[in-house]
Amino acid sequence: MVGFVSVALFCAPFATLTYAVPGHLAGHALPPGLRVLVPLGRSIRVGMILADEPAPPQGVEIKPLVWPLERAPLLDAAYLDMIDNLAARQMCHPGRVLGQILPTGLRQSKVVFTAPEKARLRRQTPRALLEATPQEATELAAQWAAGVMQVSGAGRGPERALRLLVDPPWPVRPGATARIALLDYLYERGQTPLSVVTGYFGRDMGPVIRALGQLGLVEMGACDGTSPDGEDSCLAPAAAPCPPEAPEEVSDAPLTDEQCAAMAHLSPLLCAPGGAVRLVHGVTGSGKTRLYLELARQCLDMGRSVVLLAPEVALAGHLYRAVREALPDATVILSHGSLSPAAREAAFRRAAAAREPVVVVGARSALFLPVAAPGLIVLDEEHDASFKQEERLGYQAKEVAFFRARREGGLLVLGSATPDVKTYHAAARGAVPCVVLSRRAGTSQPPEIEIVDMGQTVKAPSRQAGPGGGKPPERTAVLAQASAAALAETVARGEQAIILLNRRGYAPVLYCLDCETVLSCPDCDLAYTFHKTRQRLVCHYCGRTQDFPAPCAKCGGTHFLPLGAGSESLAEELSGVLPPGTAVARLDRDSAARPGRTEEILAEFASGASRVLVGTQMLSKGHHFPRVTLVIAADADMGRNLPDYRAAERTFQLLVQVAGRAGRGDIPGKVLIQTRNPGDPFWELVRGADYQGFFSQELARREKWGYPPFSKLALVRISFPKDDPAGFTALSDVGRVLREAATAAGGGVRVLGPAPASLPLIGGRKRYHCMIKSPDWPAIRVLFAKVRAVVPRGSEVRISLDLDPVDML
DNA sequence: ACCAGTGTATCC
DNA sequence: GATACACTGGTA
Ligand SMILES: [Zn+2]
Ligand SMILES: [Zn+2]
Repeated sequence: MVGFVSVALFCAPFATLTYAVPGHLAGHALPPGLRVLVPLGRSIRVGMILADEPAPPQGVEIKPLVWPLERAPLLDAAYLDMIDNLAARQMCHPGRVLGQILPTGLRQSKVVFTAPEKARLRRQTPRALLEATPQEATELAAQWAAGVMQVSGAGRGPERALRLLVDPPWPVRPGATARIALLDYLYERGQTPLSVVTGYFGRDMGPVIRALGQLGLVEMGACDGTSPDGEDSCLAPAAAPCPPEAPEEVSDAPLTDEQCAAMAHLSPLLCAPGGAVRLVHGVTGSGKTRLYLELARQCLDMGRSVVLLAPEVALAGHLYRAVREALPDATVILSHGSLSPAAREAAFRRAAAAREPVVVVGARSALFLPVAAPGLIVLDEEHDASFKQEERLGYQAKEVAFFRARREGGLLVLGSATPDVKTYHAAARGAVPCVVLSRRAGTSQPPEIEIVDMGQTVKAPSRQAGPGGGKPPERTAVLAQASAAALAETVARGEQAIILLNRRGYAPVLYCLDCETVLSCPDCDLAYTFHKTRQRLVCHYCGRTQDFPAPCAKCGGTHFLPLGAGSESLAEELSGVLPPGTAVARLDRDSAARPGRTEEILAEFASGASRVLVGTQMLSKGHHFPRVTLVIAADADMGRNLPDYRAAERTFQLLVQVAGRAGRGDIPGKVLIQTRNPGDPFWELVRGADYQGFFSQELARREKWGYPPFSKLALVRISFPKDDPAGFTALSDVGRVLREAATAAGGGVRVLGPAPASLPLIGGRKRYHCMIKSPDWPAIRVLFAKVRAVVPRGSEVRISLDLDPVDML
């Protein structure tokens, strides 16, 4: 043995383990960033070399690694530092991070080596390499070094299926219930793909299947013909139709004065050693994309790569086309979550192997393409929530991008018309200098925004209802009369309209018709949600509850309205407003269930096949419909008052963004914002797209109530099976331990809750959460580390930490 | 004595 | 995640 390396495993147990370099690989470079096959127990796994290990750990047998999977490292030192950083933030092994961000093909140990032998190619399995004699291994190592020994993925091959070889009665003992169940199942269904079998019985069937195979009762073979499920491989989504064109047309026109000034500020920062961050605060239509492309061109000229990120796949596609057009000679790599595994792997490998600077364009995950030392990273629409990955490995792309820019010496550009309040706060403090584009670049006119008073739309519920009464009115209309009239006119003119709604399916927020505010928690300044079954109002931040019905705590009023009510009957309402036969398209979470379906609906609408599109926020994201001249934000009040401290910020961003997109073209657009409280100064700020005004108002509120950026927020999520008696014990333990730890930590760390989650039951599991407010992140990690220890290992209680939660769900 | 089925500790 | 080993409760 000639030394040791530490290897991070890509699958459980994800640990970083020490392996010896075997003699036959002595002369070969095994640098960090190289993938290797290693033995673990009796199996062979893939991992990544993280470092040379000078002193192996004592007391364990150190095994030699089996074989490298590439000749040159896939990842460089800076990338591995980023992995370490992510692992530290998430308090997990680097291997787990790698297991999440590498394309599947690069994490599989099922590979085949081929090496020439007597004028023929001989296949070598990893196991054969493990068991090779030192002499064979040395010969193969020489072939590997010479490049004549190759490695390839095992190929997915046809899916394997299970087939019966015997007829009943089964030659097994009557007590062997699992075996009998499997045999009966196969008898009934005939040949069945393995994935269907494991899907039906669960993962624990593995040993049973193998035992029956050895007994010769079942056979594992290639699928022939169709599966009895009819579940064939035609499920791949059809190629999505071309989405509507990008809103910001990028021309060759000379830069505006403002754009020139911005370039003068930004271009010296490209490839800045030690990194630099700048906010580009540019109103819609001010030509931010143009700026990005100019910067990208200069960065490539300096010999460094560029990463351009958009919040959504469709937007990344627009950006990709713009880059191809503006920089026709550059190598451009598109990467996002909707690519096939093979395409993702190809993009990853291209980025890793690139010798010339490249441009990477994509959504969030494209940030993890291993391009060497990008000199420019752009996050367009930096305020967008989708830059934070929620599930599995949680990360905030903005933070990761910042890390990369600093570590590898690049400029990070955060672009938005309506920046994240936290980003703008950093800009206002001078921590992130800001470049402003305040004028529209083209000739297009901003749309007209009108605030529509909904106050008269609902007949107020009978005033004689005594205290404690407060029944909601029988029927509420979604559209105010003025909106309905505008809609009818628009359609009559042959133009199109969009009606924006909020997401449904949560417990409602109640609006007091007497004082025109929502019922809210006095400790958190957060809307209560009404839980009908418990007849209570609940604050999802601190868990405070209040009986309901009861008079309004602020004004004593007894007339309430659930926000967002009535949208179920919108279709009916529309049919009363629109001429008979007018086509109305719908876009919501359900209709967008299938990948590609969203784009289909949008393309159909863009083609003019339907006149009115009813949908949620996903509409706002950069889709452009030139024939849409009317946008109605139907329940803006609901968005403004959602139980989330960022509700106002999100609503401001959404509405300003929508307004910027309406009716671009020769026809001026109109945006109608419906509210029951037109006197709220917030709406005037939206109407004027007055970001500064909104920012100072919102910042004051955040400071008063101790929300970010004046504190760090984290959510400890706890879930357990709904009839697990250990669940509630664990829940109260978690709350108690968190509180104790917070008191011990001092320094203003506060714990709220536990409170039930907004979706209190998912998949038979009850869900709760505790919120932590802290002056800094480390204190939160310390608390979480303590509380994680109180949940017994192997229990059904699951606990996770969400830093700066975007969605409380 | 033996085995099927299940639970659980370990893997450099 | 895969595997081996230890344990349980049943059959022969
Ligand atoms: Zn009131
Ligand atoms: Zn509260």
